[in-house]
Amino acid sequence: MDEKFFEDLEARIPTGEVRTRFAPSPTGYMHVGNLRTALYTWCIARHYGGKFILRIEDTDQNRLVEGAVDVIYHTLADCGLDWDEGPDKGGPVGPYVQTERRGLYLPYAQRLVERGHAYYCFCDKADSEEESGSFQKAEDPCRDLPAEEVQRRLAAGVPYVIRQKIPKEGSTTFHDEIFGDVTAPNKDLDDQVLIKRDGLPTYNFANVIDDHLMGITHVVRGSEYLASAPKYNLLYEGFGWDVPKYVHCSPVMRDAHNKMSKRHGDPSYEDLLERGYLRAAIVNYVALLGWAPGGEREIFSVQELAQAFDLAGISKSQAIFDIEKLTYFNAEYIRAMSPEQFAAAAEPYIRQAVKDPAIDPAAVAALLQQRTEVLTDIPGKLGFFDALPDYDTELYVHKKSKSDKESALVMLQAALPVLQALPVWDNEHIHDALVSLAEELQVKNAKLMWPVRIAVTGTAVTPGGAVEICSILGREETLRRMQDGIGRLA
RNA sequence: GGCCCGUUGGUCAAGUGGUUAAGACACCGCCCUUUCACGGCGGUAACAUGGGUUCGAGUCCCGUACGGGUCACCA
Repeated sequence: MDEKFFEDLEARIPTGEVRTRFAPSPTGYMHVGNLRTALYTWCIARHYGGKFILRIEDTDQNRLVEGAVDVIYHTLADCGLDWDEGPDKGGPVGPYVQTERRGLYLPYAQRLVERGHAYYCFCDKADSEEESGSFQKAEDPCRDLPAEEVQRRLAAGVPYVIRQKIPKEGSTTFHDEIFGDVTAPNKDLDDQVLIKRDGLPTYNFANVIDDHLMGITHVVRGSEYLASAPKYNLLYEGFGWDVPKYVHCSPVMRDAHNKMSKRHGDPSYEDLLERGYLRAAIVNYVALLGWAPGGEREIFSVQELAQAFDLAGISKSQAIFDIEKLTYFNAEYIRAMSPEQFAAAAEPYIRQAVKDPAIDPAAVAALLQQRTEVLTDIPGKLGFFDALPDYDTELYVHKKSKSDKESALVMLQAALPVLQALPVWDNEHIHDALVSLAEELQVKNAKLMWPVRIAVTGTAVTPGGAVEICSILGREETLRRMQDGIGRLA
């Protein structure tokens, strides 16, 4: 490969701006941890007015999942993490899918061989598989093969991989923005494979090449790569390239011992949406799992996160995903919605439980907004709208309201004609009429309201009070249910 | 097992040698109240551990324990 090949490529590398990349492998869904990495990566780019790049790492041909790239696109777009360059929109250093860049890696690996930082390895795959499992680092017989022998085998078409040639002496220090300097003795670093037998690069190699050629300034990734990071430095050194800033993030855990995982039944981003969580709440919560803005504020939109983002706030230790706190964030976001927004979001869930077309979902939504943590909770709260449950009259007994079955009967009998005679059927009129009645009867409001609500809903815990529910149910249904209550008590 | 990394209440976390060791979630209590929520007020609860260094250590150093990562032709 001549010099010009490399010169042409490297001449296209953008400079003078912060460039970050999210580089997922397409596995079919977005874990919470992945989402968080994407978010931090995006935040850095946006915080510094740089570019956020999407790159698909599909060099493992055995693990490709149909449609997985679309999941990535949708999730990022959904969360407001817009990308400037990527497989779908190109960019100055494309393509942005590694298998489409396959022609680039081998020449670079060969260049490394020429410079003495890598070597051809002809060992049989089976041999290396035998070794794995043992912790012994085996000496590779190909490492010091004479050049003529290498040429002979290549010419003969012997299958090979290209391995990095790690110096046997000395140590390598690597700098991470979160963890600081990490030094590893070279003898502990293994001669990792750069180019696989199928000609495709390994993750370890493709990353270095692509991050360089794409002008990436900040590499954000999971801390599982921290231990091998010194090897990347050696690669950069071998090429004579500047090392980007590294930001390794500790994993999101399900408990003290295990990472979040589908296998353990932990929810992915999609699962959380299905469970009724709002995207903005998920993003906000996930951002704070492992990153702290410093002040006491916790609620941030994505844009605000980008503005506030600071590498110094990223935690070194792993964080446990707490669905209860996510739920709190979700409730906060729900309460912050306008009534119209909430009604729109809640309507499908309301309609799951309330089939009666006479019931106004927006009115029901108004009752629910302050009482809903997760949208999927909604249907369970509305059972009594379509049909009065067959309830026990013991429900009329309520100490705090000074209600018992005898007084309840009296109250219902008194309220019935009042409601029947109301000129206008709305919250205000129902409320005023009942309050006046209570005053007239010289009882506390509660003593009247409690039996009305029980009669009308057959349920002790309801969204909203008696007045609101009567109003939504309509006069006819309200009176019918009160009659029913009187019947049960009489 | 070697190497690397981490460790502040149950959880997320602030804290960068001198604090009564923030705040949030969860939990408990009180208030508000026609239930439940919301809201308000208050409460329980933490620096893994042992040695140093220092006038003084959650903050610095070393050991130990515990936890995580890594040691693939997976990413």
